Amino acid sequence: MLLTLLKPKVFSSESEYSGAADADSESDKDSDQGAVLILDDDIDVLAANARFLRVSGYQVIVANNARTALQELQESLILAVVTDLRMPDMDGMEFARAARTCKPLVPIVFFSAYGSVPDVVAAMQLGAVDFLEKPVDPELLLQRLDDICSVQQGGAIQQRVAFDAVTVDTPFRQRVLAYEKFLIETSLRNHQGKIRAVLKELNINRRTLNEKMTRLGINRDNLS
Amino acid sequence: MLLTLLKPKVFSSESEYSGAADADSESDKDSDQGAVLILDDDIDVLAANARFLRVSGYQVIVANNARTALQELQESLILAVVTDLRMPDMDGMEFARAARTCKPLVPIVFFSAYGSVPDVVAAMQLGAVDFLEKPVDPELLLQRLDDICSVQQGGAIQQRVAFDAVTVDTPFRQRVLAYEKFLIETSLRNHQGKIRAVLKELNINRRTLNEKMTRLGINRDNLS
DNA sequence: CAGTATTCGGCAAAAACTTGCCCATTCCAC
DNA sequence: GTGGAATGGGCAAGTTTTTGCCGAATACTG
Repeated sequence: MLLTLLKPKVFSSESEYSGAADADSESDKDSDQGAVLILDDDIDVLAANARFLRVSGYQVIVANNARTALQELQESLILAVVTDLRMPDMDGMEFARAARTCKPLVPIVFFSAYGSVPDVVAAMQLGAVDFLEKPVDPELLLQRLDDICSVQQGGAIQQRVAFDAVTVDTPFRQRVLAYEKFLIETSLRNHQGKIRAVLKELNINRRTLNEKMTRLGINRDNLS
Repeated sequence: MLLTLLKPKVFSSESEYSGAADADSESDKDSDQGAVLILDDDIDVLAANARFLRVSGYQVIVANNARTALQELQESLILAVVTDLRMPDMDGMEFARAARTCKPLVPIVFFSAYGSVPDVVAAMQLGAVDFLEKPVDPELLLQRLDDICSVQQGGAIQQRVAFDAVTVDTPFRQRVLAYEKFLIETSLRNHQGKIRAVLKELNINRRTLNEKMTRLGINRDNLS
């Protein structure tokens, strides 16, 4: 099984946890595995990049303005977002902020012709995974996307996760619960509050999810 | 193993700290509250920045090479690290990588005169919290440090946590366990493998910690 | 080297969590 | 409306985890 092979050893011991039952595996980049969303106000660049990535095997969704992009982000399964920084109306940074609220974990790659250090810092602090200089070298972009996607498949190490967590003086248990809450809420958001989908994604018993949501005070409606 | 004399007492619990009526009272940022570690190969700049931060109320530890800095990081309670990027021998990036292995969460601020976009990206991907351009505006540095420290004390804010985690197709349970493992290992590292300190920091029952370590395959010795 | 502090782990009771069964609601498409 | 899918939650049995008690092993100190 592909995924099983790629999955990193989280547990060094041979306890029962490592022997989890993972089910399906599908092909790599394409099919219903999700698409890459490219956002650029320059339609020519947009088209060129999209074409290149498609040829390279990615399913690509394009948008030439932030609003459309946000909509796609909500509606489609997006593996990663590639966006220009400078854009009229809503720029890349604003877009990323908005994107974060509905998909806190989606990898965002910025590119810009005039990226200054503060720009890059700001973008990265917002959770960007990468920042490329324009004109974008298609090969480089492809490589970075491959990296991102392989990480998601589980090749992965050191993933950065942002969630409400207390830093100091918080008991272990509480931190773990905060993480659980974060995981569930994230999954809920990613699936528009569909319990069914969360169940599948997290591979968790329905009854258990229910209990946890009650205990953790998660309401599938009031999710930004 | 190392100079135990220099080791400051680490209070994992704020309440207990303030509860003790010891006369050793000093202002907020200094005393046992931890120090800021500045690393720069240019001794003049180093001294100037250190002086400024000290005047501003920080306890400052300086180092003009990575090796010394790493040692300080192990021995002293460091709230944040400020480091130059370009340095002979071991540069800021290498230093940060090394620092991450023993203190995965310590905030690192880079500064550099020639920071290019890829440099900044690399630094941020390594978990830097900020990247300033040289010459460093002392006021700006101070402000950023204040931000960092206030976040740490402030409790529940979007903290970025890096840990081994898989993104897709990993069951809920396994993710949570991975997080638990991460928490424990981090705490262990932060306290040089002292179970006692971990117990206190995580506010967890000794027996429970023991069980978890066994179950999760955590060995308090082989922690890089 | 004696004495104390620290850590480990067996055991078993207690507590907490998980999950299947079953039924009530709610939502949705016809 | 009607039927089926989706969701919520009570109950209780089944599991897992937590934790106190205790004694052993190891580390550290004077």
